[in-house]
Order: sequence, then structure tokens, then C-alpha cells
Amino acid sequence: MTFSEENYLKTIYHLMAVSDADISTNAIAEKMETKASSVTDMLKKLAEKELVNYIKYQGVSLTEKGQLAAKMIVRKHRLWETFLVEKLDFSWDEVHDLAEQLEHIKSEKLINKLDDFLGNPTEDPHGDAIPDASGRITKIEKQLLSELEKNRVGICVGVKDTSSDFLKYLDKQEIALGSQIEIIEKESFDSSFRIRVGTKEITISHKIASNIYIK
Amino acid sequence: MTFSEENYLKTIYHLMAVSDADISTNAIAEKMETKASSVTDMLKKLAEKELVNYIKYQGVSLTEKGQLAAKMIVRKHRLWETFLVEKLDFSWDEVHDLAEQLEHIKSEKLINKLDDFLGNPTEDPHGDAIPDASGRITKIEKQLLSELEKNRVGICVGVKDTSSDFLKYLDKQEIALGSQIEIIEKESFDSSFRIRVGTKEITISHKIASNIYIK
DNA sequence: AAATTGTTTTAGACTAGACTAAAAAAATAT
DNA sequence: ATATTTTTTTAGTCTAGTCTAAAACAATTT
Repeated sequence: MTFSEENYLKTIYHLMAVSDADISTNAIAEKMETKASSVTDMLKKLAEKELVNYIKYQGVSLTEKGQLAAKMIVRKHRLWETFLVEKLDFSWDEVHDLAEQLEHIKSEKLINKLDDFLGNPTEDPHGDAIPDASGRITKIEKQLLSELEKNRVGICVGVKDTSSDFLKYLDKQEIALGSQIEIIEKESFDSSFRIRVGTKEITISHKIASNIYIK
Repeated sequence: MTFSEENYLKTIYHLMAVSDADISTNAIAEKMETKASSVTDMLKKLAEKELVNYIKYQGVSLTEKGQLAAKMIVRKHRLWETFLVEKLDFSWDEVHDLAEQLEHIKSEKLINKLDDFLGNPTEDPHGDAIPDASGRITKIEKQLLSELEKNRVGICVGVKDTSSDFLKYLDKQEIALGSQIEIIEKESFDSSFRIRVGTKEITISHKIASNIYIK
């Protein structure tokens, strides 16, 4: 499987995780910052290899085989991210692009040994689940901070948006995985939140609150 | 720089280390298992980028810039090999192909952090020198086992041939980096050697003896 | 010095993956 | 129901890197 094929599979996998319905050519093109015509070409190729179910003009979904392949790429991505943060001391906003490269290294043995070396983690540095060697995923129960009631307290267990900008913002506010967060007030006018992080009190927008997972 | 460009540079670098004279198109083609015409195409491209000095029909050599780039690839290759053996518990005959992939990961920061994580090693698991971040190489004084006199004792500090077959043979004979080796007898008829490795006495051919470095 | 052999380069073709522009199909609006 | 807009596909072009076959050059032999 080529790098490009792997990137398409991964993108379709992530899109399927949020949409249920078949994935459109345009949705893939947009996410990958490429053109719809390029996507069509690749979908034909992936369908030929029985990695996706593709019907002209009707969108695409992963086959069992494609799903497993995609999970293995996600597994690699998240294990490498964990390695970079835990062992090489990278911060959580730096690791995505590097993992995008490392996820294409071809060796089952390597990734399984890396998994063991890291102590078989079930979540990556952003709180996302790491599929095991057979593709099984341990679901983490969590909810968005924005869904929490006033006066409730929770622990930050993940982030929805993993962009560098958002993660740097969280660093600045001293919000990290494991941080205790308490909802002090919900402002109905602009849906912003007054929260306590550790000992500090800060105000965050609804957009921020709806990108933080709490347990 | 593309993967392919990097592979050509690395090959030229390794050929220059053993030959002094300019490197021929055919030598590169043979080492890379490709065709001479493909090599010519790439040499033009590398010359264009001022990574090599190339004159039609006269062979090629690395420029300063090319040399540094090649060293950085070798550095990455050898640091990843060290990581695989030291941290992930791979054996020394398994790591070459994996390092061929990992050496193309693009990030200076990553490789420097990996270097630190490994304790800034100066040699890889085969006893080859690892260039530092600025390309400097700590020369290791060593000689071939085949050049040693009778009754001399030395420590294995490296191997010349790093093929999986040869390394597996050494494993079988219980020869590893750090093994003490004593020359018991040199057989003049076939130039074979009677040696003691640790407590065991074995016979090895001249070919074997001329691929083991001793200090 | 000419002929032969071997090496290297050129010319032209191929593939994967991207692109643009145009055509076809589907969805939406009137 | 027809017209318009949007989405998707097709057709054809481009680039990087490879290849084969032929031509050009260099080295060796006679």
C-alpha cells in the first residue's frame, strides 16, 4: 500500500467516525486539501483492491478489510505520538505532523514492539483511543465540557480539536490531560463558561468548551 | 529532498568512502539495483541542486553540501538502528531494512531528541560511527581480524559486512560486539583461522575473519 | 591507428498521482 | 416539471522516477 492510499483510507475512516452515511468525494477532497477529480481516481483504485465500497455518484465507505487497514494506520499514528511525547519529551502540539510521517513505516513487528515499549497504552497524548494489534478499541466514556452542568467537576481526558493552535491555547491556560475542571458559571448570553482549572479561575468561549473532553 | 534523491546521495557517500576516485554511473546502478540510465537522470538532477559534481562520462562526487546531506541521512539511519536494538530489543540482523525507511523521516528536532534519548551514542549496533548533529565523525581505530597476528587478543568492535546472513552466522558462533577473540592458529593452506571466542574454540574462514573489526 | 568491447547518455515510453477543463449526473429552486 | 446550481466523473495534461533501445563516447585489444 502506498503512502497516498494510506492517507485516503485514514481520511475516510475519520470521516466515517462522525457521519454514519456514505462519504462524499468532496468531503474527502476538502479534508485532504486536494481536488475532487484526484479523489475519484483514488477511489476507483481503492475499490479495485476491495478496500472501499464505491458506487459512482453515491459516495464511499470502507470495507471490513479497509476498516482494519485504516485502524492499523491510526494505531501507528497514535503509538508514535505517544512515543514522541512520553519518551522524547515533545509537547502535544508538536507531534501530529511527525506522526503523519511515522505512521507510514511498514513493519508490524516494529509497531508491536513499540507498543510493548510504551507499556501498551490505550490512549494517545490527546486522549484518543489506540487500537490494539487486532484493531480492537477500548472505548473511553467521556463528554464534552460544554455539556456539563454548573457546579459539576471533571477531569480533562481528551480534546476534540487536535490542531496545534488549540493545543497551544490550552497550554497557555494550563489545561492538560488530567487537569481538574469545575464549572463555576454558564453565561447564557454568549454560552461562555467560567471555570476553575486547578486553583485558577478563567473564562472560556463555547467553542473552547466544546472541544474539551471531560470524565 | 525526495526519498529517491536521499537514497542516491547515501549510495554515493558509501561508494566514496571506499574508492577515492570519482564514482561511476554503473557502480551506483549496481549498488542500487537500478539501471544506468536512471542513474544518469538523477545525477543531472542532483548536479542541478549542487549536491554533486557531475561531468558527463567522467563520474560523480559529492559537493560539500551533498556530503553534509549524506552524513545526515547516515546519522539518522544509525541512530534509528541503535534505537531499535537498544530500546525495542531487535537483533542486529533485523534493523537495516527498518532503518532504511526511518532514515527518510524529515525532522531535525526529532533526530536530535532521539540522539539525546539514546545518550548520544558514537557507534551503531554494527560498530559504525554515528555522525553528530554537525556531521562530525569520531573515528574509531580498529583493524580487521584477518590482519591480526597469532596469539594476539582483541575485542570485536564492529563488522564490515552488515548483511543479515553474516550477522546471523556471527550470532550462531556467539560473536557479538564486545566479544573477546584470540587468534590460536592461522592456517596457511586456506588462510582460515582457529580462534577462541570466550571459552569456545572455533575455526573461521578468511572471508569471515576479514569482515570482523577488532580493537 | 583501427576495430572491438564496454560504459554512459539520450530519446522516447510508462506508471502513479496530481491537476484543469469539460461533460454528466444529482440536487435544489422556481 | 423545468431550469439552475452543485457535485461528481471523465478526458487529457503534467511531473518524478523508472525503464528499454539506440546512439555516443571511452577504453582496450589487435
